[in-house]
Amino acid sequence: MGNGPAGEPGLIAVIAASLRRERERAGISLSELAKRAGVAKSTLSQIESGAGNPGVETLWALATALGVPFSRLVDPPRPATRVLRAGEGPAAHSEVAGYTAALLASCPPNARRDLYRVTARPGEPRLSAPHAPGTVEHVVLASGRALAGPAEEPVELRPGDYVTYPGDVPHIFDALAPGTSAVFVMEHV
Amino acid sequence: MGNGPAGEPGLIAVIAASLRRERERAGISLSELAKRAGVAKSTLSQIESGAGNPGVETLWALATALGVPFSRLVDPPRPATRVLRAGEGPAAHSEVAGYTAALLASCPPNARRDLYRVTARPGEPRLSAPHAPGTVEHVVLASGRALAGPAEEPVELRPGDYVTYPGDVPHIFDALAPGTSAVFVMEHV
DNA sequence: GACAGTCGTTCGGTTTGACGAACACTACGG
DNA sequence: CCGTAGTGTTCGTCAAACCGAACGACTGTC
Repeated sequence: MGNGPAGEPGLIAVIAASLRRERERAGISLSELAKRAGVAKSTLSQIESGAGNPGVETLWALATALGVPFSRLVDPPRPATRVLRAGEGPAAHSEVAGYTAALLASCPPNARRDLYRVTARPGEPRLSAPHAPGTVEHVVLASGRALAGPAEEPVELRPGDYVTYPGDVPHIFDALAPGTSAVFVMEHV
Repeated sequence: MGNGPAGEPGLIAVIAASLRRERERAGISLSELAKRAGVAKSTLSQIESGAGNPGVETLWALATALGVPFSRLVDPPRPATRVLRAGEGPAAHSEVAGYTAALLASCPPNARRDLYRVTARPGEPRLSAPHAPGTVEHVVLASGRALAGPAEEPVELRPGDYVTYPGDVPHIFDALAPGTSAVFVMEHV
């Protein structure tokens, strides 16, 4: 097991810690959580003490009973402050005829979302092919005017407008005014 | 098991489908994936056929061997198109002396992030108390000028600028010009 | 056509996770 | 002082996850 990067803190230990932390944050007892999740409290006790390799259904039951997503139990995050000026675009700079997409925050290993800043000139509608199923896109128009959304039924946006739509269908972003810019959030959840 | 909403498609079935889909998307055979992940191919075969309740370590090994996050295997999302006009603010409308925060996309059960649109007037710096550990905030300035980031070392933003910082420390958003607006992404990952 | 290679599935055996019951411990009342 | 209700722990049993090996099907090569 463990073909991940060296120096792993141990998957089971992480789950154990996360589980206990989330449970205490929810303010419920071990017995109570066990009852709500429908698992034996002995099982829960062992998991929280870092023993063994629980089954997914067990963990799933615990996660949903706690009201937290699955991933919350398996990976603890550690971010830092980062600034990106309007001109800069460190990675995945996509430029196609007046259309610029700068990747602001790529998927930090286990968070399935990308954050883009997009600027576009009018007259060059950008049609994107469908992404993988389960992808969601969010758009907030910062300035200008644009037509965005599913190619079948796009929506006209004005500054401050917001639209979200499934990313697994063809979708469009068409600037209607000069100086159009938007913020994209693309979730692969 | 299954205290979730009625009409579940079955957790195991979801995992089975996701696993097979991801594997085929990666273009590798069952045997190959089994070897890479260090699990018996018989085990993998059974999991993909929807039998039983695999252990987390097994699934983790498979997920990392596939290069996908854990959550990608357990929850298939199903979104819809939604529009929110600049004036509207359907929920969690926070208004404090010229500071307006409209919740655009709240955490859809299993995605740990909130999407806000924020407008602010100068002279009313907004200081936020630390959130839960593991929280990250992203800010993209849409218009105006603002001072944002950790209270200890805020950053001056101009339109299009982007900054991200940990949300578990005190942080600030101070508009420096009239008509300042920004897009907030707050992750609880 | 026989062989080697790969595919994915199925079959016993060992390991181990999940369960229920009993356990020690603490706190609150009668 | 003892009963009751709560906490989280440990023990013994049973079911099942995981493994290795053997299997049939299918492909290409000499």
